[in-house]
Amino acid sequence: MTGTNGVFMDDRQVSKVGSKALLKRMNRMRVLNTVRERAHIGRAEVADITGISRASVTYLVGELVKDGWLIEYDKGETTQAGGRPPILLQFNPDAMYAVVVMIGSERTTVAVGDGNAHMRYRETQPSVLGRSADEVVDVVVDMIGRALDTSGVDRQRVGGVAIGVPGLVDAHNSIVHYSARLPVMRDIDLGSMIATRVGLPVMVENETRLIGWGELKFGSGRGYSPLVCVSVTLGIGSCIILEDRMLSGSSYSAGQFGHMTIDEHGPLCECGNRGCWEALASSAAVLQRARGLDAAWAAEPTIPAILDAVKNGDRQAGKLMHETAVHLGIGLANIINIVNPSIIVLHGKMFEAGDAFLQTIRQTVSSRALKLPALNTRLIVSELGEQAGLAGGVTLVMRSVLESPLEQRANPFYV
Amino acid sequence: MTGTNGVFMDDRQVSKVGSKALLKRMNRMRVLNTVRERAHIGRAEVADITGISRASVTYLVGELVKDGWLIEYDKGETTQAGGRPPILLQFNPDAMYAVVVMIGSERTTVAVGDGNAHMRYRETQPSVLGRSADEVVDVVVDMIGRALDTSGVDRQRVGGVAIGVPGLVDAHNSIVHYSARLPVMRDIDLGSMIATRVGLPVMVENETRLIGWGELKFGSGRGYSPLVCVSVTLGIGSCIILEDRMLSGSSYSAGQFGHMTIDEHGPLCECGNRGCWEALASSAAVLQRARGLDAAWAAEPTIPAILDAVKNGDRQAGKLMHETAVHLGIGLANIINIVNPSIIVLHGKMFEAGDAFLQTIRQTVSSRALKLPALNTRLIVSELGEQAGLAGGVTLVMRSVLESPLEQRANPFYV
DNA sequence: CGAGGTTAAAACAATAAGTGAATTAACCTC
DNA sequence: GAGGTTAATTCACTTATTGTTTTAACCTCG
Repeated sequence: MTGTNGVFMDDRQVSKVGSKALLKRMNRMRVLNTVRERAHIGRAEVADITGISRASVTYLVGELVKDGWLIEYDKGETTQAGGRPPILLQFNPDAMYAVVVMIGSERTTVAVGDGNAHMRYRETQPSVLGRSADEVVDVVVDMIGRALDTSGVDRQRVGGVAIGVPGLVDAHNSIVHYSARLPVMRDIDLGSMIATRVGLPVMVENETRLIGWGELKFGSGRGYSPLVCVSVTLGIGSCIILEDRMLSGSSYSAGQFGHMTIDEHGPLCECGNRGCWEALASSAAVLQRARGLDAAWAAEPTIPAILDAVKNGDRQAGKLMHETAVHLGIGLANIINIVNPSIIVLHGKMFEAGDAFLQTIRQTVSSRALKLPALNTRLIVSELGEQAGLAGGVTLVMRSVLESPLEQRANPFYV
Repeated sequence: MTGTNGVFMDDRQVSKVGSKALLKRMNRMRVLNTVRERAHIGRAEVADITGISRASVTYLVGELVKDGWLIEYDKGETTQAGGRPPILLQFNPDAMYAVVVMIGSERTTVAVGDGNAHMRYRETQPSVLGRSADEVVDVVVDMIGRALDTSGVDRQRVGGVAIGVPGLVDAHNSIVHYSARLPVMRDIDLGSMIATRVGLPVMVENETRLIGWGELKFGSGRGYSPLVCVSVTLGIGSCIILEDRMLSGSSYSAGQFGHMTIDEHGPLCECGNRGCWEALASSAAVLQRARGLDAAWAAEPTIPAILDAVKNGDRQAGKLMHETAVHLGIGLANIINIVNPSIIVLHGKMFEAGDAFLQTIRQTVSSRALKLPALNTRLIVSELGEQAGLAGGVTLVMRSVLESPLEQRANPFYV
């Protein structure tokens, strides 16, 4: 369509011809993001940080204030040796709201969040597993409607809907191509199906990628690049974000380390291959192996039950989790060697297994990864937890509103 | 220095503030590259392809012609139903020359190439292995001097020197941080050392990354993105290029798949880890294993000797190469799963082992990689061979000349 | 308390890149 | 050679950025 393959989520911008509109969008975003990241900041400092001239910053900030994205929240606090105090700027979280839907294999969640990813509303329903695609759409549309009606936010200010789905998603066209967990989602144009019924722009993205966005913009990965986010649940999902761009690949599966072989002779994986990371270190793998053990918690094992057993000093459980930590470490070492990220954010219940578990992971990483990249990679556990995906949805919606061509968008805020 | 980590080789551009100069550089490059890629093209078609207006294209092409980058090589050949024929444009390979140096562990090569990466001069010397850093600089400076003197190209038209080194290179600052093959190269500011003595801009880059650039711009990978280039020699080098940007990582080691674990219980690697791809599938690994065999060619094995043995039906050699192909395939499958590239270019003598060898690789890949990304990935053997690195050097020099701010550069061509 | 200093923000005029519309150039066919 | 067609150029216009100047708002010190 555009000629070059869509590799980044936002390659429209980069590969588009350089027009004055593009220039302005770039600088506008730059100013807005600078204020968002370092709040309590005046125009002059924004100019210094961004490198944009003071005159342009004044102009752009003026527009952003007029449109409601920024607020001049305080006049005060002079700097240094006297001089006029800056007019302090702040991102206005109420400029825009986003509806975020997470269609998981364990539950369905809909939330409404403001620009700071604070959720004003939330509803959780059982998983849609087993339903048809149309039924899934019905459920989601229903939940979105209820969210819009009862959350109390001004519908005019809702910038759009972001939907997270486990599986292969063409985020450009909002199409779900394939999902191992939700098999009915096969080449489904989820975006259009929902957009026509809720009357809002709809974006669809892979679940783990939403989590990655959340961690990058609101979580412990704030500002790092390249960022790798690894989410361990039944499978292992992951993504790579580079300078605010999601690495997408030629068919939407870049950054997925789950099916990386780390043991060529290892156990068979769902995908047909042997020794995938996911077959050795996911929750599913742990549960699978637990079932083969002889213990009370092993009859119908759950991750929390196993973690409990570890806490109570159960030898078998301890060994199981130790081995899992080693396998996680091997995969993480690979990520470090291959991607050389500045941060890896670890996501999922399993990382609440305690210090010993993390210790084993870290030891494995530092013994198996190359020294230099290992030293340069922060390995941290998500603080956002379940919130990450929702926050990521807010990010997507906000970007889409901000980056859509100015002309095309009747400015909905403070007109 | 720039605030954000240098992730792409050319992030100056992307992260820099949007100025009119940037805009012009972008469009200029776009026009130039369009003409380079689809030669025999008129201004109107360039405008259609790039999306830039006809007026701007006229202006930009005019400037590029004036500066000597493009030539109006023919007036003829009208299109369709009459009408003025376009003035056909062509990239002018003589607009700029580049000196390219490859400091390998087996030899040192210096070449002078034109804008089409045709080499006008070449000299090869034995490897600098064992020499001190200063001696290496002496050798290189000497060779560059001879190249400039005897190649016959106008020194005014030499845009710079590109140097390829096996190892960890900070291409931004032209510093070689570490090299397993040339251990004296440790935190050496090779760029400055050579630049001051030859009086030309000098760029330093990792050997495999130069090969990748060559394949992308002049080889079989032309225009593909994302492109992965894998070079199998004693070790395994590799790189990832995305939309004309080299993936660099937070400490210059992104895209290196050599030390990716594919067998956690595998043999010990030089790096201290177990089962690295490089420890299982590189030439060194093959030679190592060959030495353990009982055959005439196994006493002092070389890759050509082993390949010969295979051709002559030697069972042991056949098995050895088959297993190597499988290991190569496993690593390539990982690359496909992780990066989801649209092409992987295979580089190195080993890929001349014949159809059976490649067949085994392909079979392994298609049985072990995920179906969709595997279908979307072309797996091809380099046509450029030894030339690739040299061509890549030309690319780097040309980019640096074209992308340097217009004001700063006294235009050396056709003034 | 007011003059002089300092910094921030706004206003203004200048610059320059991209673009649409109009014009000119170069070819075709009938 | 008239009318049609497409390419390239020219020109007037728009607009984003910028350097400079001006105004605003604070400080300190005598």
